[in-house]
Amino acid sequence: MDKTYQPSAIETQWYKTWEEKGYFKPSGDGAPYCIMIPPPNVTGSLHMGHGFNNAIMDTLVRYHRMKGHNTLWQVGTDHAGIATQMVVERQLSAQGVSRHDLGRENFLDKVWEWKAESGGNITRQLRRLGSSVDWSRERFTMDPGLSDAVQEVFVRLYDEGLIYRGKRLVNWDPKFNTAISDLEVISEDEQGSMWHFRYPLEDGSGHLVVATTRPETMLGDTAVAVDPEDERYQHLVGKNIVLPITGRIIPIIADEYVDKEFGTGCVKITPAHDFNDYEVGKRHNLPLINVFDRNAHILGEFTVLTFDGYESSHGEKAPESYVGVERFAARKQIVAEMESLGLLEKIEPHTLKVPRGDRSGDVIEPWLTDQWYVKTADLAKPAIEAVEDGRIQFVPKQYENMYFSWMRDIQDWCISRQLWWGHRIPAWYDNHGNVYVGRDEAEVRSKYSLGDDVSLQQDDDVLDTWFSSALWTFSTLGWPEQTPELKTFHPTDVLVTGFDIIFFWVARMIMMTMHFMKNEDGTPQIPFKTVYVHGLVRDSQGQKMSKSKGNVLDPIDLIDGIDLEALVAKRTSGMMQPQLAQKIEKQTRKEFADGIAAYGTDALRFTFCSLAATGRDIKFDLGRIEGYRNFCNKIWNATRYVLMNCEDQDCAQDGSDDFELTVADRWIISQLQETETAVAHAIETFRFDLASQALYEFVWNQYCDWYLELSKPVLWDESASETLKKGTRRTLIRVLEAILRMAHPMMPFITEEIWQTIKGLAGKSGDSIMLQPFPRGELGKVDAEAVENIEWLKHVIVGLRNIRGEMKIADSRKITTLFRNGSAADQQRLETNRQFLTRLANLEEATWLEASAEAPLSATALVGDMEILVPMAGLIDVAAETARLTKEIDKLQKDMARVEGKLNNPGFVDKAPAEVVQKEKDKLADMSSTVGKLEEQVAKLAEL
RNA sequence: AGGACUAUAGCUCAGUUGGUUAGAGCGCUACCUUGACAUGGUAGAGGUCCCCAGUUCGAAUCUGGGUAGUCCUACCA
Repeated sequence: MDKTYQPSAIETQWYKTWEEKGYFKPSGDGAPYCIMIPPPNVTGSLHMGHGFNNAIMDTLVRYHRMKGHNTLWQVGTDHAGIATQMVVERQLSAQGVSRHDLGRENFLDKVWEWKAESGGNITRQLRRLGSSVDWSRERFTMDPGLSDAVQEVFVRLYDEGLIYRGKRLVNWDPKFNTAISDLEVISEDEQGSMWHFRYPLEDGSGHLVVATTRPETMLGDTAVAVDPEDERYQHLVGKNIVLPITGRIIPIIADEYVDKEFGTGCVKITPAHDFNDYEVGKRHNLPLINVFDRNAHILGEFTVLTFDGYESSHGEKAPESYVGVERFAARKQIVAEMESLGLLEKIEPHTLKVPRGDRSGDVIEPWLTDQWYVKTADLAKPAIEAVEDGRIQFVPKQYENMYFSWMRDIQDWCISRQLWWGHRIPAWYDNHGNVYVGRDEAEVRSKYSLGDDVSLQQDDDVLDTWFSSALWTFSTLGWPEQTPELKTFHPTDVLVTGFDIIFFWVARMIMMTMHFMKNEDGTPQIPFKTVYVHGLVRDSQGQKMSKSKGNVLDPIDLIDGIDLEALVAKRTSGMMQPQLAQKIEKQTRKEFADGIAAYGTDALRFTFCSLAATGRDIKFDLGRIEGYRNFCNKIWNATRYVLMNCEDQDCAQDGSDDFELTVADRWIISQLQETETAVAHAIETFRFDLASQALYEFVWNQYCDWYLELSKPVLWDESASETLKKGTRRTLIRVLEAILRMAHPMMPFITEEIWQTIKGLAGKSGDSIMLQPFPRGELGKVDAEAVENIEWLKHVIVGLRNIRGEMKIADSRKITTLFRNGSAADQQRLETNRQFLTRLANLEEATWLEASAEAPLSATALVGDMEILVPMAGLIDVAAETARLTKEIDKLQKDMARVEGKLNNPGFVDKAPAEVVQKEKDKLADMSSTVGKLEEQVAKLAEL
């Protein structure tokens, strides 16, 4: 083995082997265990959030596979409607071609081509992360099977009255020309203006002043509203306004929606272009006047509708100079015209929330269109109950509140999108606008008894990508077919996801699954039993990672490393806002002056696990991953030591029992049991941070720091018996092998690599560590006596090291040690551990003194009552030793004062449990005796 | 505006049902290339557990109130 750990040399080859041998597939034996991957965008690439998410899922999956479960990690991708169509359209536009030039079919061919070209990216990255997904079952939301499921669900929901088509005000993205759902709209504070306009009264008796942030919508105003309680305006209610520019006569109405304290107390009402105004308009039966086309340019002729069946009438023309004008140009023009008419009262700066499309970044326009909706109220009810009664549990629990608050106030879900890339809506229209829903045109004709003379046309729109994602747990398992996989793996066990898609995905998945999947007794089947919600991965400053901030890290770059120039180039290329490039470059050069080292997948995954405390975001710090890369190196080098001492030697793995265990062997075996128990418990309770910590502590601070050192006096001692040496080799190799299995779910590659090297020595013969059983800690094997012994030994050694450190005695210099005043047990322990002690503390000799014996002037350490004396002859600086002891006495006295205070408090002695009181008493006695001994020693030093 | 979460060492974070002498890693200081490992070893420094009040014999931990930050939901033209 190389002297240092080189992750790049071992990782990819093992993944290939595992995959080729089919180890990722369900074994077919044992209790089923299933995790569904949150499908990433097929044409996208993985970011740190995916890395985090996958580290957790793979840890769970590998753990359960090793526990003998019939384990399936279902993998796949989604088609990401808007995002993907956007990319392809952008590529086309670079060649001066629009999708309309190509036509629907040709355009879709282009998208499929793009998918074929870029789709491998994601799957390649998943492999680099070591994710043990079953590739043979990979699914894509637009596969025929999944598309059938989507169609089936749509038709059934329609037939049950749970899907309907309607004209509504929707969030319209003028850039992509499609409706989007509420969730896809991001509203953030932006600086804008509040324009105050004078609206003249029809009777010429004056005017009202209305305030607006969106002057361009005034062309569609159909009323001015005031608070019914507002004395200033009460007398005007019922009168009319002459709307400037258009000349339209509109009423002044009273409505509680208006807040008389805000602005002027008068609100222009534009029911076709504002969600609140829409509601006001509905209450007062106002007309809806739509002034925009699909690109948010002013129409030549407005569409005028009524709330009564949305009957529309024609004839309302736009003022000529506005026809075809883009909305923000129209805004300027209106403000200018109002000003020239003397109707602009004032302009105030104003901060407002501007709704933008999360993909396009364009300002979203409330726009009146025909769309398809899922009626969610009935679907939400059982989905809420499933979480209320604990059939589905969120980890951490507080996310249940987030879920409830959204579900209990859920809005109908707009599922149609005016895109081409996606599942086309299975609805057909005749020439009279009647709608027919079915699996295909033939079915529609027979279902609705339509003759061949009726011409039918399919709806042009597609479904929201999340509509297909909502079916993910069962569609990927073959539904609507009743497949064996569906029967075996559904409901799935755990869903691992970020909180940001609880509404988008988790909630909708619960609703859809419970509606369509039923248990044998007809009760709804849940999609998963546990939802593990993890935090966001942020940069080292705690900032959200985003392309525009230029602070994104690619998990692959942490694995392979990247030099500074390449990182800068990566972060500043293809930017939406190129003006930020310079700033990003500067910041990147500062933070990553030496680029990023290659840390390897195992270190990355272990880092994610170590930071995965429940319910909090993680700040990703290079220091952490470096530390865990070093941890890998530690394991690597511990292995080299073990091999050096065990290779070609009898390690008692042939079933022989002619070996003997030292107290150190029995101690490390005890510690191993406890660690195995702790790691398994931590994984099962989703505390990956605790699992990684327990492992790290055991491997580094127990096995490497102590046990390997304790093995040396045995293995390197010419006079030690062969049976003891054999027992030590056996322990060395067996504990190492258990460590590897215990670490494997979190660090798959290094553990496999080493395991393959040492499995023979450890008496194992499997093909892969990933198919070996996860270690089961047996607390009954804990040898309390051995543990006490080694703890005693550690204390003695630490005491001696402390003296060496403070007295500046080089480790290489042998010292003589005297022991005094201990118990019989101490004496016994000294004999048991003499060999270990002599070597580890580099002692000349260790002698037991009679209690009454006079000791030479010494430096002292205490372990319990036992004194450890290091004679000073020429070694020790009296002043330094006095200072050292005084410091310790001070510290102890401070603690004693506190404990004494406690014990002198009658309240404590009377009310606290007896065992707690006794503990304090013992503590005080110990400290007091220690202080006594130390003071004695100080006095002795002072005599000189 | 409503709600959730967070606040512990210079930094990143643990701290399980109140019983602590408050821990880890990184960083820092000093020393050390000894035969697994300098991606290392040994020793050390470093904390008003955000603030205030309360409950309790006892609070980092529970309650109330504040402060700061993060996020979600709803938004007033």
